[in-house]
Amino acid sequence: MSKPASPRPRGSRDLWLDAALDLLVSSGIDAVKIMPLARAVDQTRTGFYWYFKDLGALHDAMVETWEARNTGQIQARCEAPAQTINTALFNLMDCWLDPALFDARLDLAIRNWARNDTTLAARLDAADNARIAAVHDMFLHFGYSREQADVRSLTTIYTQVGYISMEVEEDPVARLNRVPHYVEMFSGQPPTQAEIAAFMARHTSG
Amino acid sequence: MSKPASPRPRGSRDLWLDAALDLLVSSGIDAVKIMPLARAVDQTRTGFYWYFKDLGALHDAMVETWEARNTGQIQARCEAPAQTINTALFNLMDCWLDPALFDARLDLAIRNWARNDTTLAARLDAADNARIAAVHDMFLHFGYSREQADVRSLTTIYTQVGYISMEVEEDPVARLNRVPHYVEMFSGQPPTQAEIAAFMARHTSG
DNA sequence: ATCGCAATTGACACATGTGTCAATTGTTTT
DNA sequence: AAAACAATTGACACATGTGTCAATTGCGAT
Repeated sequence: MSKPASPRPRGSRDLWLDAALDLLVSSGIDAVKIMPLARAVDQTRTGFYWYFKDLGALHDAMVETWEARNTGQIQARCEAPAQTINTALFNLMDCWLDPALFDARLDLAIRNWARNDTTLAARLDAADNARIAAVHDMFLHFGYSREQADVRSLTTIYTQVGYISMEVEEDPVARLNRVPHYVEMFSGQPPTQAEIAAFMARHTSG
Repeated sequence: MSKPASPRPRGSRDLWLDAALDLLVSSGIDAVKIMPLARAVDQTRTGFYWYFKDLGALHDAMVETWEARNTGQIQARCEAPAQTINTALFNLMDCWLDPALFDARLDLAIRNWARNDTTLAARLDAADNARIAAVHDMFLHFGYSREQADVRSLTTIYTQVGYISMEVEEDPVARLNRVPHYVEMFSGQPPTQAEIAAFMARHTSG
């Protein structure tokens, strides 16, 4: 009967940072405050200041995590080898379905945060433009006119952002089955059975 | 030299409510607090409590204003008489272009707010479903299969929400000129010159 | 002019949040 | 085991926010 209850395990930078990201995703940036965070990680409030200069430093670290995690995935998917526009679009749709490729909830939280933070808004805007450009280039590569590539890349990205923003909850199977139809809308051409089969195979194993 | 500066004009319920909605749109619900609001309307903080029981009462009034302002417009546009699917879609696109028909910024602010307010989330979800259903019925009415109506109505709404959510700033003329292409994507059929002309005429007068 | 109600006000009590600092506790390294 | 460094702590000073209340002010009807 020497050490009764909780000797309060040591903290760490990541302990605070991970909790902050969780809180950002679940409740928005205004909920990311030091006192509630301290409660969540069971640490003393002032211990925070050993790992971060102040709240601003935590915010910076959060944005860096987001960039490291989400940036580049869409570009990478757009540049994956493909024989046809539909195959290329199916590659891109992978991001939409696989949380490991793209953290949609974090992306939405960052988007909301950026609404009242001009610096972050600029960073997000750059990311959005990069995404649109990547999809745009994809359409150009498969022979679409500039005008067609414009409207098709924008619709593809807007649809994705709208889907995330509405926080749609639908049956995963229904959702998966709808993907070929989305692809047909985006490209204007029906995908072949072989293209559909290859996509479906990626998302039904495991 | 009797009355020097500002005799501070009388307040009113709407004075507070309008300022609150402005603040919601520009800075999110977490910025809607009584003290900053009092500064904005140049009134004493405690005067607020004459018009509203507390902050919650103000929030309720804000949501009611949103519902009164935005609800029904999309449905109304979807039910407007039309001979073809493209004409019907052009009618719907009016909302997208005319701030008097649909307050996109308020809609986005409400959407973000709903992310940490379950009651509001339920109300918004009902509104979203009503919008999707209205567009869905429109496609069915023009002979699309259920499956096609599903994916086309969802894409139409997601695109709109994504556009709003990304707070796109583009040249109004470029934007207007892109609308026929969006319509073509949503319906899968190119609009006729007459259909395009009728739409353009609505948005170039005045 | 004065009575009565509508509207406003400052003082009060309280809650939650930030950030600094000197003192202390834990953990290594020598 | 002692010195050196890493990590944690509570007390302090301050800022911003909520909501109540008893007084007071302003204004319109009689």
